[in-house]
Amino acid sequence: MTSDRNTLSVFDLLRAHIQRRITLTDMDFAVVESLFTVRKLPKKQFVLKQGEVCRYESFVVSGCLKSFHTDQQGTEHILRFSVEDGWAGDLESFVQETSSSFSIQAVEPTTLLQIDKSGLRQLYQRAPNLETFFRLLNEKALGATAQRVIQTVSLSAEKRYHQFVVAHPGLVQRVPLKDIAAYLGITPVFLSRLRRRETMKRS
Amino acid sequence: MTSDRNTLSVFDLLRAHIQRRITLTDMDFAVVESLFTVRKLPKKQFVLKQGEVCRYESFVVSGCLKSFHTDQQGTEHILRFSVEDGWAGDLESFVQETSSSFSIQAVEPTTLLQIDKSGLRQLYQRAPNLETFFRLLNEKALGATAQRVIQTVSLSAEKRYHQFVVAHPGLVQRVPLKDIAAYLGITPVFLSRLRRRETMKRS
DNA sequence: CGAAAATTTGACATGACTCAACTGGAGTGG
DNA sequence: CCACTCCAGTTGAGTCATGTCAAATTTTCG
Repeated sequence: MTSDRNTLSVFDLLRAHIQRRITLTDMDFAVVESLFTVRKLPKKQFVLKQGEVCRYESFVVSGCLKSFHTDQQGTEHILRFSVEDGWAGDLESFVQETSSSFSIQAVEPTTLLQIDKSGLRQLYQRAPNLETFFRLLNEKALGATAQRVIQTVSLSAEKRYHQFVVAHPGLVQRVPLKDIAAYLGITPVFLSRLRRRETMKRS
Repeated sequence: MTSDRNTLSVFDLLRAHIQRRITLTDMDFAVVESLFTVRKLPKKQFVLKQGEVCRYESFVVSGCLKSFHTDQQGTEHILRFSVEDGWAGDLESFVQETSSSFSIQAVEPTTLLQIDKSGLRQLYQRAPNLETFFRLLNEKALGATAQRVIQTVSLSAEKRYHQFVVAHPGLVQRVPLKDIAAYLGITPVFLSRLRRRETMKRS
């Protein structure tokens, strides 16, 4: 039906991803396959716009998304990047159907697997394992965000940048400097200087 | 058995707190009462020490706790304050029984209602409603922490302080200046100056 | 190729930290 | 109750981190 067992499918990554946390029968996974939808986005396309209700939780198969808030002065502040094998979505908005204070946008051409609220409800009924999976996911997200708060208040911009580089291998080459600055909470101008000092030191 | 219907109990606040989010039968609540334990702490006592496993989720009936991380230089960084009608605990450590990177300590004499892991398991079995309640709680916490990240990277120390004052009514009078500084990510010296400028302006 | 955006660089301004000295409670032991 | 100590908080002077503005340069993309 879905994909014969020798075909590489866009779902393979998701399956491996879930199985890293819980055990999954073929039946469970058949349910997953039936409820997630593939979506391809060109660079710069929005998955969610600030002020809208978040309708999907999105698993990133390839590419990169940024989740960010735009303040009154029009400045972007990036909460996180989601790359292959990661997730994006505003859980609070998704669950409570309230308007989101974040936008989500493709930084690169990106392939997603998306599930909506009714899909998720069905998933929990037909494959209760998955509820545990998502609980674990949210707990991990909460822990990661807490760490982020601590690092943000405790480290200098330079150290935050180093942390970012090691915590997100390869991402520095993929996303523009201004986006990394928007993640770190510094100006692009200043990040440019930090990088220069860096390369100066190395010689 | 537990408390006759005219007696004010330490559990009343918890009941009201839960019922603000889900509906609760008397039976459900009897289960809650049987699984939470009252604990009273003097000022400065620890509920959790960094490096230990978090054994309890704690509901604050009265008083105030701080959850903080101490870095290599010995500096405290406060993730959050938990006052009456709030929660404290390191969920990730609690669930996965890993060592916590946070300490939790009483800022004032404090009364807590605590539940441990096996208590929580029983709670979910005997009153499945409560699983929904805790899910909502975690989702809210995730949302709040995300907002905190954005504010921390986007606002100046002065604006963060103002935000703090309005977001935590009355707390400024209850917790020492140095703790508020540790929350905001600035030095106590600098916060003292911010306050002075503030009161100067008002005259 | 040409326009627009991203990045770099310089000069200067401001925010926030450090260090050190001083002040004023809050506890503690006599 | 006093004297003492010990923190927390305040204040001043100097320094370092980071921001702002503007111009020059490079990259991206139609």
